Amino acid sequence: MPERALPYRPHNHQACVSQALTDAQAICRDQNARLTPIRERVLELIWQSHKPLGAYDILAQLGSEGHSAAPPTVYRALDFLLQYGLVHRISSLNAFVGCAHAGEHHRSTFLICRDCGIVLELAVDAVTKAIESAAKAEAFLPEDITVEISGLCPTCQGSTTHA
Amino acid sequence: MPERALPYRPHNHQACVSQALTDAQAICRDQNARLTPIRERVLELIWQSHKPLGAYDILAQLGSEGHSAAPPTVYRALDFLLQYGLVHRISSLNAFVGCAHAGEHHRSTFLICRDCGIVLELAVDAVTKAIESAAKAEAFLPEDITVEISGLCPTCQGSTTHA
DNA sequence: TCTGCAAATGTTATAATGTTTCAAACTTTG
DNA sequence: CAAAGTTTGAAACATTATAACATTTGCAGA
Repeated sequence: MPERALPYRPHNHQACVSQALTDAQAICRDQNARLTPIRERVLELIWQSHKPLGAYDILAQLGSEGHSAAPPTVYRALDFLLQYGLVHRISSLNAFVGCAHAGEHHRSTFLICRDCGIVLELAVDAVTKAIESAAKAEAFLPEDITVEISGLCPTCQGSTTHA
Repeated sequence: MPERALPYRPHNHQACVSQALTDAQAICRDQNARLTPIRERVLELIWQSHKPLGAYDILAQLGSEGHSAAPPTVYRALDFLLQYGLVHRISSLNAFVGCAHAGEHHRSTFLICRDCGIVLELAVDAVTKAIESAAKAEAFLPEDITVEISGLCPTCQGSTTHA
């Protein structure tokens, strides 16, 4: 399965999940990082859908399956997953999505549908280049780059009242 | 004063502030929007420096000058200022900076120094174009675009321990 | 001028998000 | 096994943001 399905279209989402988990296991093995049960479960919850999940949503789901966790448990798992590039934080939503390019070095651009909530992660070279060149022109040394585009996905255009 | 000074370099910052206030007054007059005392004061506080200010920082400053305000007061003023493009919200910091291009139609790129905290706002056409073209390629209709680059400004490079 | 509406502000309470701290359990390594 | 480091548990707390409703202010029209 080399091609990744577009999240907007119906697709066998279970394949996304198992791919993500398999990738995560391989990445952690390679880097001697411990993908513990909690961390793996949090990753799986995040991959439930292509909609970003808040830390407290994760917390609630863990709670509802008997595992009573406190906020630090979730935030620690998230920190781990962020550190190894397995999830991304969407600042404009205070929420987290699975990384669609785990293991690949990339800079992400997120297309966030304000109607259905689905997020598409892109790695667009032209965007990265333009940003890095703008930073360079100001003698600024970039470290983290956040590019988040909120709008309407193809599916939701036309099916929504455009405020 | 057509050229705007770079925030990193020492500059007559009072000029930034008065320019911003004058611009804001003109913009509000043109649009029949009421730049009330609270709103103007919040704008002025935000323009105190080129470092983003949190809502509760603003609240504290209002409090320390005798005007006892509650959170909604500040958030409402911020909503107004955002609506008329007089300030920007920096999602990755949950904070607000004055808009350096008020009144001009623009898409902003923010260079945020993680050391000194100063933010430089740019309007880079190449970045906007690249992003819009990426969105178009996915048939995505962009509305809000967030581009925030965290790193080291020219002044802070070299003067910091690079973790 | 008065009156009534809409916009703006005040006030209290609460929701949502994120962190600090310290203790206990587990894992790895010598 | 023992020591050291990492991970998790648990309680409290800090920060950021909103809801709901009362009050005041500014302004247009009678």
